[in-house]
Amino acid sequence: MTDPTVRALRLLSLLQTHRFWSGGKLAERLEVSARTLRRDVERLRGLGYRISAEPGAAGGYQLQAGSALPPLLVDDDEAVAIAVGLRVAAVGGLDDAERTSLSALAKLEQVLPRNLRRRVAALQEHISPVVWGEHKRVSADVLAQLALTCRDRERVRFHYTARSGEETQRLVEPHSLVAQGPRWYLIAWDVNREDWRTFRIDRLAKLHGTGVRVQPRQLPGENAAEFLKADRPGAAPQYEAMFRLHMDRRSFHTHFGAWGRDAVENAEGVMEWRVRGRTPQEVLAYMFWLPDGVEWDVCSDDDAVRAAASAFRDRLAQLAVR
Amino acid sequence: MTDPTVRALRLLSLLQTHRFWSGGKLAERLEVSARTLRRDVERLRGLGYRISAEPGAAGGYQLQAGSALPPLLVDDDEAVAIAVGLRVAAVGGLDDAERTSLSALAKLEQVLPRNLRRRVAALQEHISPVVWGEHKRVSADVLAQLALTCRDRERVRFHYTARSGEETQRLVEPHSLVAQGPRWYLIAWDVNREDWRTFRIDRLAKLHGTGVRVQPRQLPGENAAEFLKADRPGAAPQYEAMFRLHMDRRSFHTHFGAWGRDAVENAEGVMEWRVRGRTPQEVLAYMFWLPDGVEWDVCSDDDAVRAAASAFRDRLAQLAVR
DNA sequence: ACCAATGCGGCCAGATCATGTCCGCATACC
DNA sequence: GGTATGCGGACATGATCTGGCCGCATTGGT
Repeated sequence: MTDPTVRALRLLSLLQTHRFWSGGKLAERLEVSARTLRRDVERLRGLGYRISAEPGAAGGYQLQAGSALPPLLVDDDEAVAIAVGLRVAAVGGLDDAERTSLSALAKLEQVLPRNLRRRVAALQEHISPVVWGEHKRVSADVLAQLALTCRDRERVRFHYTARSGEETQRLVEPHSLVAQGPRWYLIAWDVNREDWRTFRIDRLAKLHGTGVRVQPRQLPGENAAEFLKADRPGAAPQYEAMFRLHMDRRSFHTHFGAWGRDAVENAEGVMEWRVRGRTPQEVLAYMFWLPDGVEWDVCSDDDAVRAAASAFRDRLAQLAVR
Repeated sequence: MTDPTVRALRLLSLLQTHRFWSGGKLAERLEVSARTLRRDVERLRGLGYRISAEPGAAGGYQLQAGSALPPLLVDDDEAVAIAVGLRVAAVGGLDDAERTSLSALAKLEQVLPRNLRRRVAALQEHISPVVWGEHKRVSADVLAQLALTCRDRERVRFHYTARSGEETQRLVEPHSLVAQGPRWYLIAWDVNREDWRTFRIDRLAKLHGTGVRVQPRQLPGENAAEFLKADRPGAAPQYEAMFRLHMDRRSFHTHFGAWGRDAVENAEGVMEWRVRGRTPQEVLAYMFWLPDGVEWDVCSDDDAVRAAASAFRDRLAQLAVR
């Protein structure tokens, strides 16, 4: 432990895993004298990390929240947990979080050792049914891989099945990923066709990078989301329904928190809550999260939602003791 | 940029955000000569990070997946995304992931600047209804805070509402957090009562740390999970139901992936799938994720599940056009 | 075949930094 | 008051870091 650089990292790591350390302990761990340790702490402070210290018998050093984030030193298990969380966020449709989740994921996956990557993939499969739906599932693997190639402007090859069912092989320069409702799209420059194309990611197979990196290209139009909107109008249909709950405003908000902020109290003790979803089923799924013992009903203008509802009702009517 | 330590961190950061860099660019960014840059790269390699390099006109440096994880250098947005993902995983009940999610979260929250913490809290509220249910929601804030105090053996105070409704004030030394079915428990040494106690986290209020750190205590028994099991037998009731789907084995597995691995094909083209959940509602919620256009029915031995089903059916029968 | 761009690493001289030791001081808890 | 802790000045020694130079190897394009 003779290199100051190594020590700086180790020190940060130690301060991240146990909040309090005495100088003596730290010096021992780092195999340096107490004086040198103080100098190391001083250096980290100079770098912007807020390390507080307390004198006295119960004293010690502590890494505090500062204005800048220190490098995160995580162990294997934690890295797996982070990767899984990010993949759920990216695929599960967490609104705005999607894009940044992907960029963080790209960073992590780039350096994730192979065995950890396997664990992530295994865990990923246990995750919530939120990722299901009518549409084909988007593979988080593919998404993570594409995020990397977009970032690095690396050409990729894949097979693509067009809406017509025709299957073609493509060689493209990825530009960006956009989530549109339940679907993910890749916007890329198609090398053979010499034009911009959008690809639905669930239609794409046998993806692999070519290792060839290219100069970034200028996408026509404002940004990727705008481009997609122009290219695929109406790609994100929305379904909605209205729930009417017999509960007072306070208990409603206690139960639903920020989720229910759109609800209005239409009469004393009756909350009206308009919910939206990507599929009729998803809209109706809200009913499973209503509190027990509360009177409610649901209504909708939308034929698709009502058709789904009556289908569910018929099925439930047949529920039998096994 | 004259300090080698700073440069090492910056270099890692640069290599994490763009996969490829030429030596010249890097040297320019770090404001050192190309020779020094090579030495820096050499040093990082000596530290165990695998940095590959390619000579030639299209050459450059690249950080690869190695056996060890480099320190993660994330920007603000990414940190927020990570924190949100981890909180969802911890609260949403991702089985084994819970404990490690919490430990990673503790690391991150410890150093998360205040403004970012606000963003995390705001986003957290938009997250999936999975966290709802019959039980009171567990606050991810409280959970994260407790994870920190457990790790650091910091005494905390809180108000606790016993099952009887009696409210007491407690001063405890947190030992560990355990997820039991839908609930989270804190296992701690109660300072005033001089004994070990378990607390349901959703019954706990006005939590704040005292800043006092104490020596770790030895928990009687194997580990925290064992202790809880002895202290609160039968804390995790399970509900179950059986879905019968008219689909062939292949399309079933295509649709459900690893989730459906327990299903068996009881006759040609009929899959039987036993699902479990923490509440009757959660069990039934599976029906919303069944593929469109497939015949199915559901059955259950459990009175609670069947009561919930018929309640839903009645409600759906009343669905009206608004 | 040639050229340009890139990475690699040896060598050197001078400047800089890091280290351990010793010291006195301040602070907090018992 | 005693003890454990953190703070930082001074100093001498030795290690290191840096920039500049060199020739070499590899790669890709002209």
